[in-house]
Amino acid sequence: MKSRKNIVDKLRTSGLRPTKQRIYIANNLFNRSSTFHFTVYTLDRDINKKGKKKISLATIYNTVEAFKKAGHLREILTSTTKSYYDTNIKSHHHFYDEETKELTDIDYQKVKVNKIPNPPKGKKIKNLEVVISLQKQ
Amino acid sequence: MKSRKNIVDKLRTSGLRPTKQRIYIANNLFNRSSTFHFTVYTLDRDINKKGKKKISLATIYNTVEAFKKAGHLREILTSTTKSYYDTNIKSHHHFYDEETKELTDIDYQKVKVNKIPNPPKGKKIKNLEVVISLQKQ
DNA sequence: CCTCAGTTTAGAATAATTATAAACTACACT
DNA sequence: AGTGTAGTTTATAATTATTCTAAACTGAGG
Repeated sequence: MKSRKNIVDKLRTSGLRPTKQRIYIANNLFNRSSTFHFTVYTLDRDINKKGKKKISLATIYNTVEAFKKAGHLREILTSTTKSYYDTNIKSHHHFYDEETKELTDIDYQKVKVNKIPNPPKGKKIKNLEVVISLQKQ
Repeated sequence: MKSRKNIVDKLRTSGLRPTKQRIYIANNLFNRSSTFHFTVYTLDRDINKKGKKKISLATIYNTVEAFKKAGHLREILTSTTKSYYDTNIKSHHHFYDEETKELTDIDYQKVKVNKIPNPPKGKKIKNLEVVISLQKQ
């Protein structure tokens, strides 16, 4: 369980002013026992559920984008039309269930890529991600 | 160069009625010397360029979806909000240039994945795709 | 406690896709 | 060849996800 101070420091050291909204969202995202996946839709639903203080949708978009830029979130590759994010920023891989559209983390050690090509001139590799698509047996 | 008959057969054997529009689009997509990537936007631009017969956007969406279901196209994983398709349906991998948002094929032999996890119960692996994201050096 | 750049907000705008329902057409059956 | 019909196309509306705008608000330094 991270203290409020931890969260505020995390924001500050990323050059993000620790506003009420950012602290609340960061708390929701990063104060969990395990990493998880979300979309802006699910995050909004979660944060603005009945009886809770309202954070505008635009702010949720802004904040997710800011956290992504700061490296606290990673955007996941999918073939859907909406953006999925992952609070697990360590290099890892995913199962994508085409039936349920669910993403599950795959342990990094359970996949081994032992040969990769050189990047094109002037470019460097930022990330390598393996996505294993699943279908009903 | 595939003949019109080839294209018509390809459609028929996939259970797709060979309409004028489908033949025209199939010709545009599959009658090429190399496989390529496209979005509905680029395909529409290409097909409906000035002086050409018009095929409605809805039909382009329908047709791409039908070709995808029939296994003639593959949807590519990205972190963008629009769908990218690939006429190369053999298992292969991609570079994704985050700067230019360009996708490039990676030769299948240039990537070796030599350890993959078992799929969850009741599911089987449909596809494995490696995406290598690039950034400026 | 004032100032102001950075942030939030509601709502409008845009972009990508899907739905609707009327018109059209390929093709099976005569 | 002519006809009925299910499958297809089309323009347009609707929906969904995201980005933009510009006015109001606020955290942090002086």
